[in-house]
Amino acid sequence: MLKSPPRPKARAIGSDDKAARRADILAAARQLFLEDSRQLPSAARIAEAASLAKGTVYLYFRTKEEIFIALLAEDFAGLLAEVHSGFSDAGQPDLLERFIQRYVAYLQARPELLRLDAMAYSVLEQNLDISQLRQFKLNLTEGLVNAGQLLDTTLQLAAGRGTTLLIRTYALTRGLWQSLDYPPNVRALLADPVFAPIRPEFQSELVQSLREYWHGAVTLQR
Amino acid sequence: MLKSPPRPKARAIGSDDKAARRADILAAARQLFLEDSRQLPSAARIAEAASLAKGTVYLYFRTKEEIFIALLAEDFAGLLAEVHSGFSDAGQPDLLERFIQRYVAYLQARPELLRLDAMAYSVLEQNLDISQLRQFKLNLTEGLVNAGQLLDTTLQLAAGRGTTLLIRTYALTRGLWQSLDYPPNVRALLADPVFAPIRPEFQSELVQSLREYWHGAVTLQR
Amino acid sequence: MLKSPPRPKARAIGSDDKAARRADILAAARQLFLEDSRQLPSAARIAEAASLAKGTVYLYFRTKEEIFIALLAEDFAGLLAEVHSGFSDAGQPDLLERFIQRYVAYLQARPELLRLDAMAYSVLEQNLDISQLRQFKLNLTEGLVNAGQLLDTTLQLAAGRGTTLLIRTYALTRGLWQSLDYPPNVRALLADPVFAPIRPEFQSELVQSLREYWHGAVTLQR
Amino acid sequence: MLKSPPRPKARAIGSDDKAARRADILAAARQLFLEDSRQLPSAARIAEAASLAKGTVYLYFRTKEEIFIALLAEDFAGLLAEVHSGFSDAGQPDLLERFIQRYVAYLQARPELLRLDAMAYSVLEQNLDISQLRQFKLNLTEGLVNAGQLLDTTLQLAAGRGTTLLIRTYALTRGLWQSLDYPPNVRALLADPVFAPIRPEFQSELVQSLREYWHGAVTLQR
DNA sequence: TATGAATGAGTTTTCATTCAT
DNA sequence: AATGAATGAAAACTCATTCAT
Repeated sequence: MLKSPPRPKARAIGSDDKAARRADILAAARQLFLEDSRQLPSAARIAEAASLAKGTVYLYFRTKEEIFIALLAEDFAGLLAEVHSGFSDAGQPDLLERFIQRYVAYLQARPELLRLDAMAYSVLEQNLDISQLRQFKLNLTEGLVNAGQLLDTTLQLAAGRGTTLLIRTYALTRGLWQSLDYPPNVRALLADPVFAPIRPEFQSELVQSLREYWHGAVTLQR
Repeated sequence: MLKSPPRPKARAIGSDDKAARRADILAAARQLFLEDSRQLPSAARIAEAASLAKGTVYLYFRTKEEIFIALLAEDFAGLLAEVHSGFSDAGQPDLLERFIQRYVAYLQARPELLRLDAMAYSVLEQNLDISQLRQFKLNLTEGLVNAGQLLDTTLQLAAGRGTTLLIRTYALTRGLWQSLDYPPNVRALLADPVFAPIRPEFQSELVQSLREYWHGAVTLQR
Repeated sequence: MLKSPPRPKARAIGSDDKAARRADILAAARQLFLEDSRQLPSAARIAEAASLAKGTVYLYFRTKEEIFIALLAEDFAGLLAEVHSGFSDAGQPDLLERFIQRYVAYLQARPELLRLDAMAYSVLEQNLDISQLRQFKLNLTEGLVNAGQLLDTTLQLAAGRGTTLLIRTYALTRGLWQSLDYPPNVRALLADPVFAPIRPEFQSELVQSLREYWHGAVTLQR
Repeated sequence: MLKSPPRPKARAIGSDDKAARRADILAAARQLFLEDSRQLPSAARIAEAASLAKGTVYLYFRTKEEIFIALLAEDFAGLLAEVHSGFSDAGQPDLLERFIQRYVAYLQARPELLRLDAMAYSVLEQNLDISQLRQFKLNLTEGLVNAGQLLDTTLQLAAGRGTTLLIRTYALTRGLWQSLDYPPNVRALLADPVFAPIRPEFQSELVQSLREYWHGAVTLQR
């Protein structure tokens, strides 16, 4: 149904304004996704949540997918930053264990990260401009390689090994998440003790898995 | 020009016939998904591929999602059977390594398994009857526990440990797949050497990761 | 979904058997309609309720509409019979008032009659064989004329006047019903005192309206 | 051959334009219904008839039913206005007879009114938002009460009596319509003299019935 | 820049009816 | 006569995106 026209938003002229508006849109999209993470919010809802008209959203993002890939890029960047800072204070004992703890805590605090990632596989690459995809992958690769090199140094790994370990770490994370995260209705269903074996808690499961994996990886390394 | 009226498919009367027709529909759906695994085929296309009328498909499956969950159930059952047979000839040396090889080979031969699984997370649980979902999860749990117990016995693990290891194994698998499987257009994009770090081959990466994980898991076990 | 096959119903061979089976179907349809009178039940549900296969229903009725027109014919016949018996004991005082009371009581006891009739207008004549429609109208006319003649005699009306009065009586009835019968959700809505004017009770409203109408009709008659 | 891309309809920007477009859609729906009044036209056909895209129709109406209830609201408002103006020039002799004549003429000129109303009973309340239904009923009640009060005054009736009489008048009208209005094919069928008793002409039948009813109502009133 | 009206492709599911068995 | 598998037309509605204003 048609709505009565609100007054136009002030125009974003300077590039700061524009960046701010772009950020508004992303924030709105993130918020909406957080509220119902089984479904990517529609462009209309994002616009509404950002108090913008639909058309305006398309001034800042060429497609809906571009919005979510931007969100994902933010998330990955943050995660990699966390990895970075976790390994920066070298010389500490229990470096690995502390890394795991921080990594898991970080994810726990951002429940939408892994959900968005899970949707990304099936949805995001569909309608995305190839050059944007390239840019996304490029950033990702760069961040990964940087963090990997830090690991190489800190943990005295063979060159490139750190990146590999990060990829595998994240793979284990995302896989566990998808295996153990359930929407509320399924969660209710699985309360039955019969399902206990497939219903361990994600966080502790992830911690243990990572310990096992890293232990094996470091051991076999030599 | 008038099309000649298509003649009805022969009727599936006996329960064997019916099972066969059901299998036909599943096969058609699998084939279609294999051809374009970024999108679940529509009910109409499945019917067409199975040379059936649309309505007929709905005689065998109540919803479209039911079709894909059935496919997934088939796949998981097969995978678990593979695990079973891999661990059945106990007393063999290198049991673990041979398990990994067979497991990976099995997956490699069924590229749609992991793709379907990746879509499942976001799509499948949406429009599925709760009791069907329950049945699916029940079968899955049962199969997992059975296989887990075999592992417990064969590898002399603590009770329940086998199931846990299988869940983590599969998590690592699915996570790596989603990190390393790219649609053809992205594949082309990533040919650029810049992307080498995020473009290892899935199969070898999985083998190595599993070796590392299992090594760590078995080591830490004691 | 396909059901497991029950055993075939015993065949109806004699014409008595056949009539009985036909009656079964009608009874099932009536029952179903009674349960939800906003919607004509589907052929499948009628068959199920009559413990017959879908195809069997079509041995007894050529179309779904034929079922409901048969129901309507039954209802009208019953109503006319009531009119008949109401006017048969002539010489009684208050003949008209007693007719009205019986007529209204009869309808009250058969809530599906007027509902079915209301759907009939929009649905029934659509897909009905012309000859069947003719037969239906013929029976209706005959019953109406018969009852009308009884009225003519009993009330000393001009020839044909009784039929006219019956038609108008039924028109008023059906019109009031449609104006005052509400489905439960609307009923709830109309509980608000604002709606009091459009929410009188059907039965008393009908009684009063008929009294007024007949009074006027008899008066103007002279 | 490729169809030339149809150009979008001019945009309705001002609220006048929007009201006009809404009216266009209603007019298209009315026209379509007039052409075949046994069936509510589909949303697609309405859009086509209004030279709009399907989606556009849904910008102006949330559901298909909303369109038809709007039509009905228009019709009722018009009818009530007619009643109003018919009773406004009080002091005239034969006020009642002139009311009846105008009322019947008005209906005669709008054959779709009673047809739409007949469908309304079975279809319209189904998929209609409860608040919209409420609004519709509210308007109806208000109009009815207003006109009823005018009757009370003009004809010196007890308070509220006018509304009651209007409801009954309309009930008689709608009931007679449904008893005497036939689609063309049935009309042909009923040409046979056998059917003469059930085939009086709607208009004259309505006039007579209303005279009788009002005569009785006014008489019994005292 | 911002707006939001217009577009139309796309999909699931129901159900009356037929007819081979 | 009875069955029920097979058919396929039909229809409402959503939503990403465009582009005139």
